[in-house]
Amino acid sequence: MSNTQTGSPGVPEKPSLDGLEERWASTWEHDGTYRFDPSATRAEVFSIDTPPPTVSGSLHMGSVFGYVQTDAIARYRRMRGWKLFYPMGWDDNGLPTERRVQTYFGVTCDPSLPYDPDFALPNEPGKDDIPVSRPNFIELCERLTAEDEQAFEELWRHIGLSVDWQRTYATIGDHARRTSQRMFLRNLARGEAYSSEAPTMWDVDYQTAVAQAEMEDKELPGAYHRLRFDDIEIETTRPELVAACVALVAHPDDERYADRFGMTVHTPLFGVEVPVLPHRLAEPDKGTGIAMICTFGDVTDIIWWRELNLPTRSIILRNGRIAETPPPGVPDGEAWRAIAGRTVKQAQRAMVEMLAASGEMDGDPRPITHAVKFYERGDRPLEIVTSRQWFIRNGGRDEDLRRRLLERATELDWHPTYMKVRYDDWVNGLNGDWLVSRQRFFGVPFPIWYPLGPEGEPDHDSPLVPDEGRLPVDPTTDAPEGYTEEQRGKPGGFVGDPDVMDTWATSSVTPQIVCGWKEDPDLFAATFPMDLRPQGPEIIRTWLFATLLRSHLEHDVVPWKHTTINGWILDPDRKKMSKSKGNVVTPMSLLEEFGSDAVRYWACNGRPGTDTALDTGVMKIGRRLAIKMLNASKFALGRLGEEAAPGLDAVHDALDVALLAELAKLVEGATAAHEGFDYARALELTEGFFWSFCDDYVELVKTRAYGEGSGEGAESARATLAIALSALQRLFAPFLPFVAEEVWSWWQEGSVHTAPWPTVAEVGPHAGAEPTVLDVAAEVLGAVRRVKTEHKRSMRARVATLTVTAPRAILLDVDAAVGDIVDAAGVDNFVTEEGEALSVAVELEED
RNA sequence: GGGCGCUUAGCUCAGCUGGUUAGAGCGCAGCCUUCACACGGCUGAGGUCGUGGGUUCGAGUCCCGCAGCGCCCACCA
Repeated sequence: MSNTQTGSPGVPEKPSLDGLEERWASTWEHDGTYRFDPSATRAEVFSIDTPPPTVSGSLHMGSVFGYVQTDAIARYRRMRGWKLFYPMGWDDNGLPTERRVQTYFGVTCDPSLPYDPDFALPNEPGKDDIPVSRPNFIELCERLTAEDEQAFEELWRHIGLSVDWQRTYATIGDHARRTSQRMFLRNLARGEAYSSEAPTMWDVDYQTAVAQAEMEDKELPGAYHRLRFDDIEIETTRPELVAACVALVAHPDDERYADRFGMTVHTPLFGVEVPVLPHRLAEPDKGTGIAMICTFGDVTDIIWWRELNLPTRSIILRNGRIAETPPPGVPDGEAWRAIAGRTVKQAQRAMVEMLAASGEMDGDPRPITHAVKFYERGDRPLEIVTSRQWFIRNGGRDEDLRRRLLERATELDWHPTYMKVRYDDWVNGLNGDWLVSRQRFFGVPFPIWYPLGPEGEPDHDSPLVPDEGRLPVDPTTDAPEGYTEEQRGKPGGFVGDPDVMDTWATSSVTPQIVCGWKEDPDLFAATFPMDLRPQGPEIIRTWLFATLLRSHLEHDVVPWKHTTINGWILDPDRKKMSKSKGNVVTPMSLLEEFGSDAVRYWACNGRPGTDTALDTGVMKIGRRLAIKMLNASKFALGRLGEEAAPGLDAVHDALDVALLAELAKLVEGATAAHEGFDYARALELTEGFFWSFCDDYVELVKTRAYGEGSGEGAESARATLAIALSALQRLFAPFLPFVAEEVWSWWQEGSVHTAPWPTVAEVGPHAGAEPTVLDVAAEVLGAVRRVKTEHKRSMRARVATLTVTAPRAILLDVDAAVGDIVDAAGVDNFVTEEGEALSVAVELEED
């Protein structure tokens, strides 16, 4: 900085927060303040695995909250001397983007089409969607998301994230696709990934398989129907599945059915003979204690079907309708015709009518409310259909792997620690391997082809894989090695795997993407395993777990040292904050209203892991704090004069020593808090010190420091002010980076954000001093103020006589600061008396 | 059904390993045009720390039960 040309401190006449964001953001970018040093070694680096925000729509305050907290951590570490590796990604891969692109451009993805390098959108949107190949579709996705990503980056810069903006990535970009496919191929080669034809949860609207992590329960009204299978009555909420029934099951110890095990009964309406079987998962106190097993009504059905080796009678198609033709063994009679081709709901109605008419339903359906599984974005309950899918082993079916993944998580430092329970709960609750294939278009394709037999039938057991050097590939438009495009779909040729990976299958390799795994060995060695994974609590089961899993499988290591789990933003509408009159609270509007530092102050007040209300009141306080920084710095620096402030050697006065002792405690406390990732505590401590510094210390010494007098007293005060100010500006820098940089620039070289973090050693031998002089002086000053206020007098009113009564020890402290007290309080005649407790008598002069 | 977190002044929240009269800010009331700051300063009034027990010389702070709120997990016939 060269704003000190005149030799005097560059303190502006009227300091202001206006425009600080633009000015300093561009200076930081220009100077490369936050650029990663590629020559850094692992021991010097602090690397952060930043969550890539979803690029659809706009960022909301919840994101701002978490990212700012992480930035405060990053800034602290940088000042402590770490070389920060702090990249930023954009999650533009997945269903939300896919849907936006479809409607925005009026296209649909048809993976069977070849890539058209000359594809151009028509000028006028047509009536029907234009079918495009998957590579063309991805190009459109990238085109649309590029704009959003720019807007996101601007917002992040505006709020002062100290990210290295030369290191950004997109989860749909070549680099991320390559990394994701490479990792998958390695999982495949080691047998950790496999494909299998199996019943899986299926969304009938999106027509894709869904993983356990993407499901959520919804409470729905339903009804118990009591149905008769010969003389045995069962209860079911899904009478439409009677045609899919393959057995009845009761608990092995249930005496009511003990003599029926091994025998058969007939299904109502269809008369299909099904066995009665024992299984430990049947619960005697549910319904009549005996359940109908269908292929497939719920997850338990799958377990029973698998463990009891039952036949398959699937009746629900992928579009959510009942099949036209009945499954094997089910007669194509009147009952079947009544449900064939119907939706699940229609079929249920028809079944209930028929069952009531035939007398095979006992009584009316009894309405209940029960939890039903949904895809988290879906509108209708998930069905279970059988299809070929890709899986990655995650411990869901393997006790040993599960145990090792639980152990891995103990190698990670969780902040706060109790969040780890969510991980443990999740891993312990896994009921199957991770289903990673999706029957969608926009995403990372599986780098897999299948050879076709003489009849054109695909051989799923001998997939063709590309050389890693070819990645990324799209098997719907690229041909496997040894084949030509002409052989696609021909007998003896090949066919590409049509599916794409689950979005988490790519997100789970963010450490490998950013650290340059297999592409930049030096970078990888310097940054991986990473130091910090910050993220939200709701994605512990997805992002955190999946990332840990893949690092475990590939590198046999936990991917980070620490994880910080941020809290949740409480919607102010749910609280009774008045409904804003049509004003949508976007991050930018709040940033413009209060300033970035103020919004950051609010975010940094949220304790790690603690839910926090969106509270503009807190932002106001942050703004006030930032303004106070400007004014206090201006005051302290503006009077330091032409020459540089005196140094530590000049500090003699007891009051000054006391302040530095207090400062040492602050530095110690704030540093310890930061080390424990408790940025909020560090901020609280710093803020508390700062206000009493302004209100008491500065008031007490202003006459001595800047008055007519000079000499040792003045030197001591000026030295103390300079030392404290320098430390405070740095202590605030992680939280209020703009105003801190501004005030720092008035008198220091370089950026405050690369300045060394304050240390106790900076206050020298005063660190251990007793700070009581300051406390006593502040108390006496406060007492005088109280009297002036009570008498409705100005703070400038003179005090004719000030009498301080106190025990001897305290009087010594008073004496040590008497000059400052007299000046600050405006005292003409000062008297001390020895007494029991500290008391102050004030005699004001007449007006 | 299991688990985690929260419950402290009207509001938003601090209170670390238990220790003298429980803290901050906002809001509220009053005062001060003060020479860094009216986008301000000073002063003040507000709390039986959700509830019932227990441990202890002493509990907001530890233990047990209960309730309310929020979240996570669960094979939900």
